Amino acid sequence: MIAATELFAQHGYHAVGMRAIADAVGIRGSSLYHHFPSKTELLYAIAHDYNRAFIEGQLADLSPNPTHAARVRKLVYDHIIYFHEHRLEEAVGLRELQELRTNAPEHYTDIQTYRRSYQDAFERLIVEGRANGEFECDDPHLAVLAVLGMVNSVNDWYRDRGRMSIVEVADAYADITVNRILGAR
Amino acid sequence: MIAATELFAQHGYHAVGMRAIADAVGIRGSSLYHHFPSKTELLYAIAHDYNRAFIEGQLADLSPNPTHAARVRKLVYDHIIYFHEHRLEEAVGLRELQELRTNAPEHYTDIQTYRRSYQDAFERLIVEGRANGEFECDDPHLAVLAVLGMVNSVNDWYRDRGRMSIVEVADAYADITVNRILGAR
DNA sequence: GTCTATAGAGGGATAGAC
DNA sequence: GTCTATCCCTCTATAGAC
Repeated sequence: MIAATELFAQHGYHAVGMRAIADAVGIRGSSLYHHFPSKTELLYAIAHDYNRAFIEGQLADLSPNPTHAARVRKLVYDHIIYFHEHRLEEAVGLRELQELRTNAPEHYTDIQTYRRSYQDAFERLIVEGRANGEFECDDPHLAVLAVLGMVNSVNDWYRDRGRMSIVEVADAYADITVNRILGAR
Repeated sequence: MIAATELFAQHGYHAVGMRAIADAVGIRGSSLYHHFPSKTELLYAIAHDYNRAFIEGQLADLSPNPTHAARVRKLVYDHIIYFHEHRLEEAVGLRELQELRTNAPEHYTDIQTYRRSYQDAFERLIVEGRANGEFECDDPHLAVLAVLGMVNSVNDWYRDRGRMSIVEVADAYADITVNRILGAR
């Protein structure tokens, strides 16, 4: 499954055949069907496991962080670090969702439910922080979408040999989110 | 080429065969090779034309806008509107770049040059605006990446039947960019 | 500019032996 | 759990007639 993730991430789902995946693990193509009933189910296994692990991690107890600003900061920071560490799974789990939508709608909605629960939790945090006066922000729903678009795009441009470390990027984006977009006082 | 754009956008480059494209225009698969030497070149034609048109439009004379804040605002606003109006081309021109990178590196760098020139022009605008005291922003380079990630993601979630019109979204995002992320005074 | 016909490779998936 | 063998289909691309 790790081999398939790498190949899908690099070349795209449709560009990679079952034989190529099998070659990467040193078995024959037909042997793969002992582990996964179809290529679509293999994709689903990758996308599901990844999204589940990420979102359950992110939605774990945030209460150790005293303020809503600290909670949002941690969410954004961890989000960027996790996405970086799991670049390949993320590339597959996000980019190939359209494939599941077409060929396995029930699996698609399953994964969308995870992602939606994350977005909703994030939005509640902003709504509450605004209510208690921590944030100053016109539209929490739009703010969440703006922040998620921003953090999700890091993997598209970040390179390990660049000017900043991923930790510096995560810190800076957490700053922008809390102090700028959410207008923390 | 319009038919191919639609199909690529909907199903992905590799999921669409030359026969499917030909069917959509009412000819035979082989006849397509009279217009394009290969499937890769067809993809390149779509991606190139789209990126060129978008970026040349965006980099056109911004001087009618008196301040740097007004120029950035117009850039973000027009970006979102254009992306929305050309959703399909954008989905192909952005998502299938990896395909060109693998199978036609010279075409890939060609398109990256366009995109890079846009990003650089955007960054210069922020650097100048910061120098003349309009903006207050720690890291212009990171700010551009944050803004582009934010605006590029609108097509992923925006739906015509949603709460806001695309014009309202473009306005709100231009606000967030100029007043929040760039800290316009 | 479109057609028919076809080459040559590779796609996903199954049957049944070991 | 992996193998060989194989089915049937689709893929990109070319040749050459009209």
